[in-house]
Amino acid sequence: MTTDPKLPFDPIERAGEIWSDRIGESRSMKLATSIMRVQQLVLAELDGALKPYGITFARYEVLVLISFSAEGSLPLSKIGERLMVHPTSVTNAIDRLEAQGLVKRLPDAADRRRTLAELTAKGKDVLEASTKALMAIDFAIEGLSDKDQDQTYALLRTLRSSAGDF
Amino acid sequence: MTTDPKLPFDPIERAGEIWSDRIGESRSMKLATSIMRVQQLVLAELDGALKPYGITFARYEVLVLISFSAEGSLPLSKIGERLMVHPTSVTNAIDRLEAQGLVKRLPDAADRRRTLAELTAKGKDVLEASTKALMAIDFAIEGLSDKDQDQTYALLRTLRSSAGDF
DNA sequence: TTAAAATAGTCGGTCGTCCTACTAAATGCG
DNA sequence: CGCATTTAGTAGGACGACCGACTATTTTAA
Repeated sequence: MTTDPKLPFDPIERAGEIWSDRIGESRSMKLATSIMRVQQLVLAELDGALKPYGITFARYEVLVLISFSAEGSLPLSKIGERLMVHPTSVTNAIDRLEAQGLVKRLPDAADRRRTLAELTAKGKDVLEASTKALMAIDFAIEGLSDKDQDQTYALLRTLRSSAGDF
Repeated sequence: MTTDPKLPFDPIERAGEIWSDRIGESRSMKLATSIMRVQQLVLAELDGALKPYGITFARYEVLVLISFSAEGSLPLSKIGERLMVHPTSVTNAIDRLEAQGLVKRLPDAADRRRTLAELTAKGKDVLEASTKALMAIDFAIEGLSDKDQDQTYALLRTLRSSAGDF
């Protein structure tokens, strides 16, 4: 006594499809749910690849950002700004990275409101190793051709742009 | 003494760009970070639109799914399967919806392992009102033409498909 | 038919995100 | 100059997602 046999079609086939024949013009909703699903898949892959190194993608991004800085350290506010996350998310990430011994907090003499984050030697090692791991994975995104990836990127960029994201 | 003036270009312009000139062929990483950023934007919009109704998009999806069911109720496992989330996420969502009086848990006589979730009258009201609210928002995704939305959807679908998501 | 395996749901814990509120410090302006 | 405003960071809490572990039930198979 399942529901499906009773209907000419299953109205709730799967996520990203549930709006189809129900809520009026839901093209944008279908796209929205698809975006969320893809994010879920991609993040799971990235986190999975980083798991052996004890970090998540969110924390990996922080490490990358710090390592790219000219002085070798960045104020937390800059990190939040560049990763476009809330200041408290940065505090959280740095807390964890510091507890892991991958990052060190330093006072900023020039502006005593600021705290700088700097990679430790261990942080640099983990960053290097995890970067290699990330490049080695067979990434779902690579199921798209380079051209399709570029096109998707361009479309998302347009979307972000029209949302005032730049 | 900022870092930027010292360099011919800023290597860490923004999220989605931080890989550009650093980590080898990072086309897929750029796309990955862009996907995650767009998800963040889209979800924030949806949650924002639903906030007046006291629910999140995650919980809204659960309401929709239940309302679409032929019997008016669904086992939690079906909900998780269709939304493609972990069983514990469903338990969590139903806990909250039940605490809000929008959903009711029922035992399933046919299979005593199962718990069915059913909308309350209040749940139906909230669903109706919040659906209207969602349709009324000026959605960032609509910054893309219908054609571009369809194209983006098709590309993401290909990606999901190659990730074995269907 | 009975023991093993699969399925359904929950609990406790981790993690990342956001929000509000608060302190300390720097900046701006009358 | 001194007070108001802005900026930087943190604390505490909400929320959603995941995982591992565990119980209860159903299904499978020996």
